[in-house]
Amino acid sequence: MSKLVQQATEELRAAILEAAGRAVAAGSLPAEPMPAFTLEVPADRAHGDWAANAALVSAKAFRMAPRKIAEALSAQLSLDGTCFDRFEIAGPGFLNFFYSPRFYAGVLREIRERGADYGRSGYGRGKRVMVEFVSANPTGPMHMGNARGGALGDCLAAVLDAAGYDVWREFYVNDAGNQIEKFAASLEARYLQLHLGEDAVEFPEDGYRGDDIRERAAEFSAEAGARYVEAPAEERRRALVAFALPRNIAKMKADLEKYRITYDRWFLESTLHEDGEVAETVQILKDKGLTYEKEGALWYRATDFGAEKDEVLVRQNGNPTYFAADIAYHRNKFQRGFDRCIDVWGADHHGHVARMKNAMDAVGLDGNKLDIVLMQLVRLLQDGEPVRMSKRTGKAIQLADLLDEVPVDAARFLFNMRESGSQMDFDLGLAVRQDAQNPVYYVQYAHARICSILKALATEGVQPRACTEEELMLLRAPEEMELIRHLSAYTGEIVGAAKDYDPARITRYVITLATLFHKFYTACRVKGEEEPLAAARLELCLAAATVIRNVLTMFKITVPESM
RNA sequence: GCGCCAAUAGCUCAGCUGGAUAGAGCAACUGCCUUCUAAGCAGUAGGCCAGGGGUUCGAGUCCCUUUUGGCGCGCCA
Repeated sequence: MSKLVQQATEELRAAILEAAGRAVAAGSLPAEPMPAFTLEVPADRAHGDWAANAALVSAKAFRMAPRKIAEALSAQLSLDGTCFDRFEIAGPGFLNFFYSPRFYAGVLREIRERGADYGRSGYGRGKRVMVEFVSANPTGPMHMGNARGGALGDCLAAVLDAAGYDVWREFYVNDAGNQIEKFAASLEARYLQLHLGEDAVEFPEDGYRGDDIRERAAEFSAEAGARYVEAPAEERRRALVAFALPRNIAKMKADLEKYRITYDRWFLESTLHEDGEVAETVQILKDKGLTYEKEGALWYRATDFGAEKDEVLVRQNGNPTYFAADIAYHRNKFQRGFDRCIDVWGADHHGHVARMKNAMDAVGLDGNKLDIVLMQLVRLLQDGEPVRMSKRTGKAIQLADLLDEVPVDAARFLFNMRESGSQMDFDLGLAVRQDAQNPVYYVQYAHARICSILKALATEGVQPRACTEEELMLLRAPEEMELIRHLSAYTGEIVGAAKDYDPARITRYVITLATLFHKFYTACRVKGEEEPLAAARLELCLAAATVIRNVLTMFKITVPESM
């Protein structure tokens, strides 16, 4: 919460507890401790700015009707020196509190003073948090699911940063293991087909059939010619992978940068194998007696931790599984000193969540410090028809295609409107539209309108100035007060979004902010009003612009001054 | 079969740790620009919160159950 809102709620809580104490002393309430009560923002404006359910939750302990308790409290309640100027008893026994005009003025002053920092807080106490997201397989291009995961992960990281965490963004590159073998075999087949003819070489059953594989093979061929046709398969595959993998990774970096996502680190899975961390991790589990051999493979006793079945760590062929490498990777993360690690995964990996957390406990770390944000996969629609996304069919719409068609502002905003757990349809036809349908324009338009007011006033020689508290207290219109109240909630919204790992909340917050500004704009004029009121309204406009700008900047969306 | 996630207006979705009369945007209909950008605002209409039980002062929210969707249950990642 903003300092002011936090102060306000603390004052309220203290005032209610003091009143309870006095009521006990006066004999109007029994000498029982008051149960924990909550302060909440009522849905209905008429119910005040904050409501306390103290009387309701105390009914049982006090053996009194809630309404009676509320009356006993209200007789002793003093709001002197708080941000509130009145309260009332309502409904079944709620205590409803109303902000004083001084509070509204204080909000605007706080925004003016903190500017670009308004909304940021120390909630996270500087704890180090890693957000690992996208982490797409480097065997092919990124798809629509990565577009959602990218917006979600990047904006989640931004929200955590604003909430006072020390945030690290990481991309885990699966440049080892089975899928790289498949990648190699697919490239090899395409390469040989180029030189020996399509029919002469059979394509692997489970190979990657995307056009990108053909392109990479052709690029390789252009550089290396037919030199590898006769080479040993092992050598040929190694050369193909060494050629194609870095290019794929570079392409992913470029696409993500276009999407305005950059990482603190691209972590290569292969390094875990090369420096022995995977082997070391397997050894730890062995030493703890959590493994056994069966049918030539090494198994991990996941059932000891409540899992349905055990898992293979090392295959019959001696290669560690993805699971073994992933345990090593997460162990590596925690050893780098992160207080908390957040993984953004597609919901199809949900079966892996409990396994992974338990495995952390198994290797002697705290699985509770690992949080997985599951994201429902995006269903892509084209003219109402589902489009199958698959690397194997090669017919998927890729992230790069999306970014060619849809403005980055719109993509980042749209993919961040729904909470991660909800399924999402993305209609390509709709996404490509750049009109009023798109909420990002609605928000940007609010900002552009404010800039327009500033320009119009500047031509008359009027500049914004810092208003006094008395001047700001002239803002008494409902539209003005609604807007200010919403501005005051921004810091708390960020903390809430950080707690819930739900950056979409902030997207919705800023849409509401734009709505409230547009309402204010329609109801109240700035230009042409008497000096003190015009100045106060101008300060309100600046405050709204500041918060819109802070949100959009945080989410890496452009903030136009005119549209 | 077992498990995870979901089900709220015609459509897409909000509804924060249980709170007061369930909200918004599209779509439909009606109004509002000689005055700071109409990419806007105001209004009308639209609901058995999937069904049924339970918990309590109070349930869209928590528990059980049924139904319907999405996904998972590989020596794939």
